[in-house]
Amino acid sequence: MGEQHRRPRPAGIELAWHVSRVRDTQDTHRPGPRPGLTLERIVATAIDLADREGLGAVSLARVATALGTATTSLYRHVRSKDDLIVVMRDAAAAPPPNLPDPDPGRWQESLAGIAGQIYDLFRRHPWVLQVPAFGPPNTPNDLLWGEHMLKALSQTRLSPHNQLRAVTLIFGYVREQARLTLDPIIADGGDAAAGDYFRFLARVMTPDRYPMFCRLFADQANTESIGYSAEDFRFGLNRILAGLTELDREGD
Amino acid sequence: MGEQHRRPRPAGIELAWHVSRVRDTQDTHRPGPRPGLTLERIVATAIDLADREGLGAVSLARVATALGTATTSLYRHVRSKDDLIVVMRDAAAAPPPNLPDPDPGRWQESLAGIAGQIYDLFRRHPWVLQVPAFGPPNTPNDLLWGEHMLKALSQTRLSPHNQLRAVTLIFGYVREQARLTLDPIIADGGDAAAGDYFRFLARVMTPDRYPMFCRLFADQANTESIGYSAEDFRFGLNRILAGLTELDREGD
DNA sequence: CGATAGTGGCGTATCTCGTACACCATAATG
DNA sequence: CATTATGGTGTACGAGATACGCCACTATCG
Repeated sequence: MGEQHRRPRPAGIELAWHVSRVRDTQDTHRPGPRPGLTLERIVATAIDLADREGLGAVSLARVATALGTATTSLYRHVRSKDDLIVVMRDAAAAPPPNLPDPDPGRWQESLAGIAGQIYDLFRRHPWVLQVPAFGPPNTPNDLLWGEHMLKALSQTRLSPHNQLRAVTLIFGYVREQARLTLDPIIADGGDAAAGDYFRFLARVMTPDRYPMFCRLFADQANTESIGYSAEDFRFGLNRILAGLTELDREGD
Repeated sequence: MGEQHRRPRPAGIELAWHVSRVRDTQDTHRPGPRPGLTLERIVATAIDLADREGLGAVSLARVATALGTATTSLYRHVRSKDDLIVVMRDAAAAPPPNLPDPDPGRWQESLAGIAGQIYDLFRRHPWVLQVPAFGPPNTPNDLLWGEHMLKALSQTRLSPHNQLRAVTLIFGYVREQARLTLDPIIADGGDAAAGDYFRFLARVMTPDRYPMFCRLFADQANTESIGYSAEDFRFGLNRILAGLTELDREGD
């Protein structure tokens, strides 16, 4: 089971990079029967399952059933379930084929646009946020997004090191915002959840321990959800971009 | 198993808030044998296990063994494993008993200090980052940190709504930074992992698809890891604080 | 003081999963 | 045609979550 612990090397990363494919899908066929299964079919089926029922629904048994094959057949194409998850995650992060190059001189807008597109990916594949993953982005498509952000940032006066830092900063912001927002989608799709959330909190948060929160809640219609609107998304992003702009002015 | 999907209400939240305790630990004992197990003992044991071997090592069986009881005994105190995880997560987020009130007039420093303390919690309990959780902070201790940040932010001219947004922004930043950083600790503790990471990437990232990255990697000793130092932590935090300061000047 | 009833711990059983292994059919190469 | 690597499959095992029913214990009430 998804044990992310004490692995010698990020599992499945090589597979995602097509470095150590169990069996490379080439036109020249070596001896043996023609493969009916392909890594691509497996991944597509698994992603479809995850999209509709969440990561918890992705078991090798269910994927195999959906493919009409035996469970253990999958192991001919994937070393372990964790491997599969890594490849799924990367596939779900695929950027649209024709990403326009960032608009020169308007790097903030470019970054904001990229951030929005990444967010949309998370919305389409919320289960990606359920994958316990650590460390910086390390799969091809994730890094393609990073590449794009670097293109925009190259128009600033930030140092290379700071450009890298800015990339991870924005990446992380989008991910966190998605984690915050995609709860209702995951749960049962509806803003009802947000309302419930505040109703529940208002009931259990007592003024003696949470004076600031209680004041906020009572003050006005702050009981509206937080983080669930486009303006909320813009707020944090704009703070970050403003901070980066300040650094750009100083030239570092 | 950790199915975070399609629950009617965040599992175990009530337990963390002591709202619907399976059995409330009161001094007045109702009929029945004296409880040898308590929720506190269970949670402490489970956290200890998770601290040492990661979230994947936390099974009801192992927790029970560590407690010297039968597996199913735990169900008298916890409705499900997911419930237990929620309570564990909250317990691991407990702030130190005597959090000093934020220094008036220096809200940026106060926020930075709080961010650092939250980060330390993640460092002590990296498994918290392995818990698939969505939505805004919703357990007592998480919100206690929020309360503290609100205290600092009340010294700004930000609108209440924006103060809430700022809290989630900082919270998310720390979490993401921890997710980024705590990889080596999770893996096998050592900066070796970071070096491996860049070595691997430098090998698979070709200049045709990743020109910016390749230029950065070749340029200088940028091959140093990213995100793993105190300065890296400070970078993103300072960008966010700068962005908030700008908003404070404008008074919104 | 003894009956009652709610309660906590436990043994057993079931269902789902990830995965190792051995078997067999297949097809490209010599 | 023989060889041999290869892909799909059936079986098996161990771990894990958890429902269920039993029993022993104790606070209260008659």
